[in-house]
Amino acid sequence: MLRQWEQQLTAEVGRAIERLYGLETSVVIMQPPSRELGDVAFPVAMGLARELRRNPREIAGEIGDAIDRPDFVSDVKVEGAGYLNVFLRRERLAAALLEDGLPDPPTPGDLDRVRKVVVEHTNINPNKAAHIGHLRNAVLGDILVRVLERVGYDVEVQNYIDDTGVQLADVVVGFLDLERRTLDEIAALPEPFDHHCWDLYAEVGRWYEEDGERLALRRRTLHELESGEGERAEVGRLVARRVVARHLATMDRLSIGYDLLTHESAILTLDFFSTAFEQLRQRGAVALEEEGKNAGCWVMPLSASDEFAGLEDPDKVIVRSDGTVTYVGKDIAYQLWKFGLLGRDFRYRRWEETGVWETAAEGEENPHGYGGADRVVNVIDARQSYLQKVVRAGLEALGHEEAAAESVHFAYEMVSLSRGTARQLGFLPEGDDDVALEMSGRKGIGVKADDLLDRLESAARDEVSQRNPEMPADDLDRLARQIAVAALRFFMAKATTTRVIAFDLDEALAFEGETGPYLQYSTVRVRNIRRKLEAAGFPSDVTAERIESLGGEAWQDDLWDLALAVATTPEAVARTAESLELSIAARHALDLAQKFNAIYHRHPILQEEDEAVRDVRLAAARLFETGIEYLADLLGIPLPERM
RNA sequence: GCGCCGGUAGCUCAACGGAUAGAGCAGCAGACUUCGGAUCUGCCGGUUGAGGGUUCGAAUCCUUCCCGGCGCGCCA
Repeated sequence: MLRQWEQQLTAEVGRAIERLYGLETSVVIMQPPSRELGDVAFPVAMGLARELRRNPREIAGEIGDAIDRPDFVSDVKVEGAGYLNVFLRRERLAAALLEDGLPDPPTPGDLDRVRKVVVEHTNINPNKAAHIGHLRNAVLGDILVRVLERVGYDVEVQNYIDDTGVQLADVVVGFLDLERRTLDEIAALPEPFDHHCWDLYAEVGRWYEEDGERLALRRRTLHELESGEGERAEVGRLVARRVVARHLATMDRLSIGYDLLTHESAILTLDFFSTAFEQLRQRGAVALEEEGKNAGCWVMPLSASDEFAGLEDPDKVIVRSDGTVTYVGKDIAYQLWKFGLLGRDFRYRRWEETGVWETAAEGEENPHGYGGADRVVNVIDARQSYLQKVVRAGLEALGHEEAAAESVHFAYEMVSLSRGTARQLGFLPEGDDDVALEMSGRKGIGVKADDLLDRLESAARDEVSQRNPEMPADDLDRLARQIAVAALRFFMAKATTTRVIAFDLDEALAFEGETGPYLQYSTVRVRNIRRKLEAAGFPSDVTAERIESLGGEAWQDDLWDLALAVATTPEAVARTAESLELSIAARHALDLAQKFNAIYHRHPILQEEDEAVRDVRLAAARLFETGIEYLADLLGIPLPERM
């Protein structure tokens, strides 16, 4: 509704300008800073002033007089330096929103061309517990998936498991050579298995440092992992299995799930790489280096592309001189498969314990049409931009220009630990080292995802039980979980993706201000009001007819401001999807909640005796509920009935 | 050296090229007979890193610098 109105007004203004001055102008539409000034603003007169050599306010006035005023407009005014401001019929928009709810967000312009989008996220090495950096990845990835689905794409979520990599090899070495455990003993280790691995991984790092000779064990293990044969490979499979199961459980606490787990081991076993490599070789995109420092390697020259200008070494090694394949090589093959361009497919099986489908060397043929994307979005931290560029260059070299163009790197910045938190957890010695501390799985520095969630839940439980001493334990637990999820998800979502987060425990555990629980609390308030109305025998809802009949005057500026903000929610979601800046949606939700909370104090409903006033206030509250539900669903934030 | 990201209130961060640069936290002062104080109201706090340019209009675009983070492996 609002969108149509805005489009109609924009067209009217454009036509008026053409009639008056014979000029074709692109008409920019925006929102005035406050409702007193209007609901929709056109700053077009300022631009015309120079061309027409006239006062912008005069021009704006002429345009205002010249436009055909649609019936949803209540007034048109010139404000400020020459803004043409339009006031809408408040009761009309409010009634429409009450009647129909919020519309779907406008669909993206490329939806005819791009239907299926594969989103890859989480991608945690299966050798240790997930930490908060991984949580940023998974939460952003999950919200991205929800947003893309909401605007109309067909989205498939993949979680890549590097089960043949160095990191896993190191933990295998830790179990077999450092702790000297047998396969059965490892299998019998109690949960949380991934937490045990967390410490072991750090320990192995130190153990290598004590004696460099021990690195030979890593090489040997890595080799066995890649070949898939021998005791080390078997231990590797067990460890990866158990750790991934734990990661899935951790993510499940946040309602984050996956359509498909893709295993690197399957990529190796099923010759994905050699297939891709053969294509690269035939296109002349890779060449065997005869001399120089890359002698004996197959390299992909990158010097042709401007993107790589200025590199010290404009070539990327794809196959090492010992014949093993680098990460990029495998990733090019995987990316080709995602687009359905490889000419090969995985086999698939369902992992019964978790219910998730995964790739495998043996199993069913593609049961759900996995892969074959029109666009691929890889949620990977910004440090890997260069690698992602190389993957794109690989697709280009194979002549897949469109796939290269549709290969999107969703780059977010890393999470470090704030000074205070690093010191609090004993990672920073006393002193005024005033830099935030980078997390390091290798050194065991970081905050485990589970530990953070536990702390959040326990803090939430304390808070809730204090307020609701009579609440049964089951309800208490469920609520604490919901609050913890909201706190964490909002914390990750509100930050601009291109900013480094200095994670601070106290800040994350705070439930006041710009937080997920704040959103929940404001929603609970509306729901309480409705419950109380019902208990008092009043209707807990208002009809659109009633609101329309009360007229626009009934909507005071602050009530109306909230209603208008709710009405712009679908556009905010569309902007979120288009820009891939997820904080837009999070901040819009916050904006709604802040507006509602302010109104809550100024405009009581239950005690209000004037029925008309009460109904408008109730309508505003209902609209807020509509808007916050719309956004909470996208952010994955549960909205409890009480808290 | 080259590339990417950041520099805005004491701290953490917002602001589609537009109106008086806004929030949260911290600090201070308050909120009736309270739809639940996880809230709200007010105060304090700014040369938007610096200079030049483009524009009717710049935190935002261009440019030259300065500072910080991260990349530029036969690691992933």
